[in-house]
Amino acid sequence: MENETTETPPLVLEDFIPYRLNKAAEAVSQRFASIYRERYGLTRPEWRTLATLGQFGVLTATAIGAHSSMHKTKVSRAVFALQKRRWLSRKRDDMDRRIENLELTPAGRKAYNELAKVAYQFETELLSHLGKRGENELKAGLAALEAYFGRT
Amino acid sequence: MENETTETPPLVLEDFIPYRLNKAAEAVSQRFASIYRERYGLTRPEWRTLATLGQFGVLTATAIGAHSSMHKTKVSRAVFALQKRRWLSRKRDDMDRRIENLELTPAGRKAYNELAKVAYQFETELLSHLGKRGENELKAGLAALEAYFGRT
DNA sequence: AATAGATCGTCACACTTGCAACTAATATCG
DNA sequence: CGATATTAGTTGCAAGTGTGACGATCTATT
Repeated sequence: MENETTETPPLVLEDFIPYRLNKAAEAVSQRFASIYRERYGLTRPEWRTLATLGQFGVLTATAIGAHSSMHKTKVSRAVFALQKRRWLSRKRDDMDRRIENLELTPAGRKAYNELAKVAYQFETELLSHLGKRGENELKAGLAALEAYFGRT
Repeated sequence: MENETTETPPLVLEDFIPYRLNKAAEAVSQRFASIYRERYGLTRPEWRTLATLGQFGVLTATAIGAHSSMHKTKVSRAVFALQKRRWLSRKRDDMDRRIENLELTPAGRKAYNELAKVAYQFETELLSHLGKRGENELKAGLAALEAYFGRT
């Protein structure tokens, strides 16, 4: 049985997955961003750069961008800002002198350690409100998306 | 048993929910945005405004912003752009002359109907790659997040 | 060894965004 | 009624962003 008319059904945004995904991500991001913004005056690209370096140790700007999906100019500016703060040191590579090896300074690592702890707390708090069931579903749903994008 | 050192464990970004949520949302958004950008030259705020009006019929700019979590200046500019395209008409409210009642023109509705159809196809295609299981988990996970944010 | 092509990071530029201030209109309260 | 506060929507400005071009360096081809 077909509909009488062939009108396109209106799109219901509250049910539309890309829209829901975005709203949820933005809501989470903003709450978390307000923490490192208020506490350290960090921007989002700066936090991401700090976190990526904190996790991996020594990286090039390109590698940071690749891992965290940031445009290279964004990384470049974040690196500059973190260097100005003396949280990060750059060192030309001897083998390939186009490359800069980036690394957190002790001060940078200290800030990173603090923020990493705060990040864990934030995540734990967030997940605790979803219930064990909701948490598992969210993680599984994200994993499914990641698996798809990973092979695309 | 405690760890020997009390070092904060480094944050593993690939496991960090806010980060994963953001990357997934951005990946989905960019793919979808490239469709309406290439096909109509629409920006993201313009598409959101079009979609919200398409779904609800007549709305004020403030209502659009509230529903789609957009800053009022963003809405204001998107409305202006859509009006310039003759996809949208504004009409001062007689009861409250601060308010503008916004509505899609026939041309705007036509574009909306086309885009709504494309949006459904996009969503269907996306979900088909997650498997029925992944789809359900994703939806349930989002619902859990929405329930939490809804009551916050 | 020389040329062409790719890669790394930066910069100038135009565009987008959010904040604060603004105008116009309505609502609230003494 | 009148003063003040609030709301709707726009705009100026400063900050953030991506694009494209660039110099410097490395790689590949001959």
